[in-house]
Amino acid sequence: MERNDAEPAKRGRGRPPSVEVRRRILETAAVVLLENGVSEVTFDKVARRAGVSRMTLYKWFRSPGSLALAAFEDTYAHTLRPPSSGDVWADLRTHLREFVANLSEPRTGPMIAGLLGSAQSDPVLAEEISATFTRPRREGAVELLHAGRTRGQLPASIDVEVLVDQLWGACYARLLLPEGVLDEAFADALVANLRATIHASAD
Amino acid sequence: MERNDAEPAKRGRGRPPSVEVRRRILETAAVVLLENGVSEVTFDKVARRAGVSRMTLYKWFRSPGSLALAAFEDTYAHTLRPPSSGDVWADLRTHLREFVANLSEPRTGPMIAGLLGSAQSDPVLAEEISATFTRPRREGAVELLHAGRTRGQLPASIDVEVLVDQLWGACYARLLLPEGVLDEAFADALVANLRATIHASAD
Amino acid sequence: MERNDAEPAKRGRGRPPSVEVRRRILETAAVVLLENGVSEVTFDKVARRAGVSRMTLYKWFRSPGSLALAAFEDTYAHTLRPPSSGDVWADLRTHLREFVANLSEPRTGPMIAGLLGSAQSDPVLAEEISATFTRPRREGAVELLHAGRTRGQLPASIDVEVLVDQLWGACYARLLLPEGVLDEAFADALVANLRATIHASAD
Amino acid sequence: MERNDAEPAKRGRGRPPSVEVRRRILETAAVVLLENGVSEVTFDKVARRAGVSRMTLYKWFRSPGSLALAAFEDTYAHTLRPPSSGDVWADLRTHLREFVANLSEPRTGPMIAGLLGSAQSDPVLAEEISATFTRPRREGAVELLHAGRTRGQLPASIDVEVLVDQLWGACYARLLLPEGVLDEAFADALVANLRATIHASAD
DNA sequence: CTCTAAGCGAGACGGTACGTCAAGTCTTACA
DNA sequence: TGTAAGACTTGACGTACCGTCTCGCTTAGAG
Repeated sequence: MERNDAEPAKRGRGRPPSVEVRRRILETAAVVLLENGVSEVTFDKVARRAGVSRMTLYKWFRSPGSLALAAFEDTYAHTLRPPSSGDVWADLRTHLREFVANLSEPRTGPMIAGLLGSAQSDPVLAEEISATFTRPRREGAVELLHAGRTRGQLPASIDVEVLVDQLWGACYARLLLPEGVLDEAFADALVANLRATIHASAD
Repeated sequence: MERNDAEPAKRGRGRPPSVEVRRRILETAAVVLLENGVSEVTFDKVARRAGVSRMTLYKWFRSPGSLALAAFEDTYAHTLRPPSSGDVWADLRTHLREFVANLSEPRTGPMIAGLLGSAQSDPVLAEEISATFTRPRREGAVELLHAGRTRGQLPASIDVEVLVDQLWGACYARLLLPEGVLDEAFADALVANLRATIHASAD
Repeated sequence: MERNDAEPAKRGRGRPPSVEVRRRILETAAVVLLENGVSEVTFDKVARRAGVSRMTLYKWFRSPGSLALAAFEDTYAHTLRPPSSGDVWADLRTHLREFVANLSEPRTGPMIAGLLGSAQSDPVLAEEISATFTRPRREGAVELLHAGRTRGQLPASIDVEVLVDQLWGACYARLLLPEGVLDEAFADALVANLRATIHASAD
Repeated sequence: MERNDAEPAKRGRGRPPSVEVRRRILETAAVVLLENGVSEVTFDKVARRAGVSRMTLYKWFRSPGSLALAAFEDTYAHTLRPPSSGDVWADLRTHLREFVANLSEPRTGPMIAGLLGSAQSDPVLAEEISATFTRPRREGAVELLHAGRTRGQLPASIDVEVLVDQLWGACYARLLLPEGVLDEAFADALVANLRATIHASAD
């Protein structure tokens, strides 16, 4: 998100960036994000409310969306990566429940939806979100499913990459599309549906 | 999308809206939409390029997003609702392919993504999109799957509403999330995955 | 003010103008004039509040200012032309007091000021105001002073036309310029000043 | 007129206002003022013709009227405060002639009339005009007449404040009311009338 | 008793201006 | 050199009027 990721402060010359300033910026942005949503996280507003110069924001953040993302990460993102038990069904349930809990939480849900919405017209933001959120998530999911397949709990012929979209992607769809509710029951139903098909002909 | 949906023109009173003007508006908006994406479909720009008063736009369209949606519908939306054969697998394949074709078409894909993106910060737009797009689609899908289940091709215990998100929703996810490709192969893979699980235990 | 002053209704053809409509227009305009001042008497507002088509207003009134003037005349203008006693000093005092009372009345004063203000950028309105207000007033004043001069109460060498501006005009100045109060005391002071000079050298 | 009158620029912080921009604004406004009158001095028009952002105008000027006033001051206002000789009659004549010359000049006359007209519906503008124009004028006039009275040229009982309106105010009346001509002859006539009354009974 | 011109309500449309908000860029001074 | 403060541009939004232009209904006197 931030711009200076690579620059290592270039030999202590000049006035050093103020941590205090950065903190105030992110805190303010987080508040605005919470109160009014992504679309209200503007450089203008945050600068004014944080008592900070707009120039400073331009220096550290590429765009308002990027700022919002940084604030979100800084304040609301908590990825409590649940442990894997060895049983795909149990793991799936746990992971999806935790995932859905995040997406459907009244505070963070709309934020994530908003961020993904903004990303539709800002490829860079999309990439930033992908790097910090969706990609890691997907990798974890792939790993989980892969293990399940290896262990024989999932059919060998299954396409794991696609299955990820059929589980986690389905949740994103419920989050981003107007109709349909996203709750833990949905997470359970996803798993149930998968099991239902697998055990169907077994009966 | 348009504002006057409900009013039945109240018995010929007043000067009738100019079809010519309306046409120019939608055409221009469609062009802008194609060239620059949803976020560039602004009242200002469309009015200027269509040689139409901005006021007229405000009269007929609630917001730029709404205008973009109307233009999209008017010009790019073609729902060729494929026929149902009686075989779920064939039907699923056909429907999903047609669906994916729409979403992944280089012209319409980004438009839909952009519209859904805007809808994240405009509930009314979300509802409009739902009414004209996603809801009908979902209803068709539900129907299709329901038939399949009734016919016994899908396990009786399956949750159809959820399965829709696991198939069509997965496509939306691929469309809206940064990583992952959306093509007809993906559509096929979705169906294949489903079949794989169902036939898995049969072996 | 009204447009059709000259046209003699062209041989009774067609539907006659509705008195009811005209009444509603003028009443509404008068209310707006009272509540918000001349600058708020707009065709739009009056038409809406009177439940009348804007077209009708355009038909009968040349401009919003003109409408305001008509409403003012219709509702607030009362010229109680005081009688002449034969003594200039008494008459002057009476006339000026009555005049000032009109101009300084909290309701009508600002209206007149506003109308004269609008007239600065609308010559036609200026002429309309002149015809119905200022010119008659001036003529009465000239007559009064003329009589006084003939009777020998005012020096023969005095320029009556100019003196009118020094008395009535002074009141207009107080009305239209930011500084200076306009009240009956001012009217008296005007007369007193005039007498003071005349009797000065007599001492 | 300008907004920042009071703020003492707060010790060199921030980018200083561009003199060039300010010059272009006032020049353009002055031209529009000359060509089309006060009512055409609009933020839109001036911004466009000056090649300046409308925002900048909003920053420095409270209202179009205020801008017009500033332009007027900047370009057309020349107060050549004539010297006082010691003789009221001579001074009065000189001052009033100079005053009338200003008001009746084909360029500035209508401007002043227009400004005073706008002020009728804009109290703040009224105050601004008062501060820069009418009040100073009035003070000079009062002083002049006061001196005359002290010197015995005017009757001791005269109300100087009122007399100002009978002389200068009369000129304003001629300027602002439709009927009546305003020229130097009028100025002379004002003085003549005053002298006529004073010397009337002396004969 | 119809014809017809005008009055009228309703509303579309173009145009101009206002006032606001935000994104960006640039410039100056200070720590 | 980072930061604060602010000027300026650009462009969009939304509102308010103005003035003009259809429509179609209504009304009353002329034929």
